[in-house]
Amino acid sequence: MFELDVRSRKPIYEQLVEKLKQLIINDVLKEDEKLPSVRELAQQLTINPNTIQKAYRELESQGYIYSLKGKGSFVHPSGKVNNEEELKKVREELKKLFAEAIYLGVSSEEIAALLREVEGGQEND
Amino acid sequence: MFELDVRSRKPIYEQLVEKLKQLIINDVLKEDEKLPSVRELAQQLTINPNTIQKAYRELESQGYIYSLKGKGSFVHPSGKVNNEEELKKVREELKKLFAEAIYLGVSSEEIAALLREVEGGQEND
DNA sequence: CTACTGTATTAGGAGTGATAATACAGTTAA
DNA sequence: TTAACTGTATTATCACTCCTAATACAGTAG
Repeated sequence: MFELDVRSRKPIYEQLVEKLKQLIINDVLKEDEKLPSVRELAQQLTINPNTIQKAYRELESQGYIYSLKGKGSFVHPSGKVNNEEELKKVREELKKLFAEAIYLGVSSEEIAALLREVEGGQEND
Repeated sequence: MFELDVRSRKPIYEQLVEKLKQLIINDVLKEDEKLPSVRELAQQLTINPNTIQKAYRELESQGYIYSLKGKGSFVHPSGKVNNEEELKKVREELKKLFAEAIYLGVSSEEIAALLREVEGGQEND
């Protein structure tokens, strides 16, 4: 499915969250698609099931997946997330990153171009 | 100068880096202005000098300040940073955050509006 | 019932964050 | 030169987090 950098300074569960987020956002994992079970993914990646669970719990709290006891974990449909707390965080992050980028010399035109680039590759309902 | 949240899950030195970055970006700390010395700031904030140094080292590696042995640490002039590694990181972060925001339901129009908002409050050379 | 799912808890080892105490090196002013 | 600043480096110690390991419980499906 993907690789993890065990010797990285970043925690494994955070790397997992990021990678799965990318797969969900880029529609590799479709709406309501079943994710690998905690134990199955743990075996595939040769890491502990608890670490997987921690990543899934984080993804659920951020609104990217939902979990049903006894059934599995599934991709949360885009747009129907409605996680006001996460939205607030993302807006704050955007503003902070904009100020940072501009300070470092990235023009607002280039930033807008990056946005259009990402926008093109998305297509949401 | 500012406050830190010791009982936060975020490391103190990272909080320091963020706060100082904000002060520099928002021009509260002017170009080439001298920052408090490692020991002085440590005393003011009641934290260990080594923690301050770690934050300063990080800020220097990111291009926000420069340090001169025996003299002090100073604000690196905006635009003259020229830290290609940091620029690359920031561009990657922007793209990742754009995809994330759009997935969560933030329209690209709103993102562009946030950019203009930040852009207005900056004014760089 | 059996074999899957998610979820929770406890325990232990490894690594990081923060503190403390020094030490060394370069600058500046008396 | 000396004294008092600066940044920088090292070592040791403690607490906390990350990760693993081993269970256990609860809900679902055949």
